[in-house]
Amino acid sequence: MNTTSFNIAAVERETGLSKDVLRVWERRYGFPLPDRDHGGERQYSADQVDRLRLIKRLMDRGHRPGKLIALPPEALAELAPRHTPNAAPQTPAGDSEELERLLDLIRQHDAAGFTQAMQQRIARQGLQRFVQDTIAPLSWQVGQAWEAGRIQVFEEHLFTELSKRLLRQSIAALPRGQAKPRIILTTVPEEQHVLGLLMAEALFALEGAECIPLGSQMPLTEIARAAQAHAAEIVALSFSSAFPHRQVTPLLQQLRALLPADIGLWAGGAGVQRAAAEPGVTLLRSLDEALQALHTCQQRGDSTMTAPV
Amino acid sequence: MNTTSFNIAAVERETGLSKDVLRVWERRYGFPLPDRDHGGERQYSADQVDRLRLIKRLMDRGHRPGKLIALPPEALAELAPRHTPNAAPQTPAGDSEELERLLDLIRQHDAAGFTQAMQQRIARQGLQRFVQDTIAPLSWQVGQAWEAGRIQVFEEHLFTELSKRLLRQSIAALPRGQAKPRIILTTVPEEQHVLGLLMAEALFALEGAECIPLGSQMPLTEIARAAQAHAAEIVALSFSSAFPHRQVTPLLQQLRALLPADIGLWAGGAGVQRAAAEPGVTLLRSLDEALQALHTCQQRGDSTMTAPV
DNA sequence: CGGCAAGTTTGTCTAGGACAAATTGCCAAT
DNA sequence: ATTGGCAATTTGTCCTAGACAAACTTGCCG
Repeated sequence: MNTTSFNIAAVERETGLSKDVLRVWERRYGFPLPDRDHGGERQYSADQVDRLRLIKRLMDRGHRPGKLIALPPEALAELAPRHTPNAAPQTPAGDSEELERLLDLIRQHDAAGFTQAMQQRIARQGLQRFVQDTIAPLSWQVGQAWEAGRIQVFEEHLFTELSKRLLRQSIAALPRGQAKPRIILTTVPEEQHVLGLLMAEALFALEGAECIPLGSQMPLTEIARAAQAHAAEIVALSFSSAFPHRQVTPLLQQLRALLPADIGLWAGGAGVQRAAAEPGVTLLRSLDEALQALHTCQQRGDSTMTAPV
Repeated sequence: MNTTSFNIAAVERETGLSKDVLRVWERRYGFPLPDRDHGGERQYSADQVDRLRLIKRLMDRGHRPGKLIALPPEALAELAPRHTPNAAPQTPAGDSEELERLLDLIRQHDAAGFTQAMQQRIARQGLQRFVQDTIAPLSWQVGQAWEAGRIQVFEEHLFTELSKRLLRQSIAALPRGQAKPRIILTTVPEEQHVLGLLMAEALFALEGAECIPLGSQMPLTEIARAAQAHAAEIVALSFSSAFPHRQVTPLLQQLRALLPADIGLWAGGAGVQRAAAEPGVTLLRSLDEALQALHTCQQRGDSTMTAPV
């Protein structure tokens, strides 16, 4: 087919594994062992990149690199449906077959059909149930399929992009919330996944909260500035499962230190499932918890609540 | 105010300057010279981070780090309105005052007012002129203001997010294009700016092309797979001015090598202004050129055209 | 079976050296 | 006075190899 090779920066781009990690793995585990070009620089093969991508997928799922690398290549594919730590698979009524049909549309690359089918579901279910019973389980299934290698990366991108458009459209159609609290929604740098944030925004907006969407990848200092400039009561962040979980806690601590004490800090998404509770930070481990936190906040008229465990 | 300090990873996040660059600058220029913590690790002050952010801004504008670092801090602020290499400032009719009023709404953090005023302009101008005469010059002005430090980063994020929503809404309202060509729109990893891509998508969709939006940050190998799976005739990429321009050419060459020869590769955005022409890659240095390329492609029924200079 | 201590795994940081690509400066020729 | 080409400088990225702390496992004891 194609015998292009990748330099270390390209591999970092393709797999999400940092250059430091690639070099230290080579030193420790002897894999990957790339060729060297004339100047002594690493040249990775497409095979190595594929295997690294798979390993990264499984690591996001909770596996450890030392074990994975020791495993023979064939065994890797088998590992996919491993323990699902605590993320409840979400059980919508009995229409998991219809969700499967929606996924099939994505697998057939039928963007128009998918969008149309989803729009029908919005009309039928209403926005809240659409978010909780359609988008959430669907994106969970896509994540599963992706980790198992049963779906291509670009198919996942198509699903995400189309779903984001549907959600944004629905949010735009809502009357603009004027009620409290005022919530800033964004993600930290390195975190580009925004679908979870949009789900939260839809739910919050439905409850009348004033949502200020600031896009993704905001430097922490800018988040703090934005919170003060907009006189927000809450800063809501989202972390995906692909986000390096080691960084979540220090990031939240650092942002907490930058924010005035009377501004609440909420963090949700698959990336905080494994995170430990901290003072001043409300962890939202599910959309239900997010709604619950909002209600509590609205009733108290007070944003500096602690996590409801 | 706040005496938080930043480790080298945090500075990379906040400024976009890589760890390697931060270390080599310290060695070469003696700036920044951060404190060290107990373990000997760099701890940057907020002042240093601010100065680095400013330097990065000016570098994206074409200045060179060696000169900038030598300059006294006060002189830096003066440099902003430097030569504007070749990006024509775009001269919409005489309504630059009204554009200024729109920007003021952003500066006052009035999201609702901004969205409403923009929606009026869409209704008044129609989508094509809205893209070319409103969004394009506005985002150019925002970029200018950002580089000059006359606008906060979070204000720029708000503008971008609201504009993206408006564009996506307008695109969704268009009849779905069934005509040729079929165009995949995306960005490479590290490039998260998507507004330019949406502008192009709006224009292409208006001409009846079938646009397949795949979101941002697609690994190159996935772009190639997507192009084949969707039987696309064109792959359109966008590069912002913040994208490291050294990487643009090798990236385009690598993707060109991964793509079948009969699939056209178009690259646009401020990031390609300084790029050199290459065989097999069509550089779109303006929205007009993009439209022109589309027309040529539609007339020929052939996508493998070379750049019209 | 729970909890704590010791051991292992893992990512990120450090230092300074090297090199190639991009840019600039200089000089000659049109 | 501008253009072309060559040399010098600037600049980002890659290299090796060592170190350490946080996170995770394991094993032991109650």
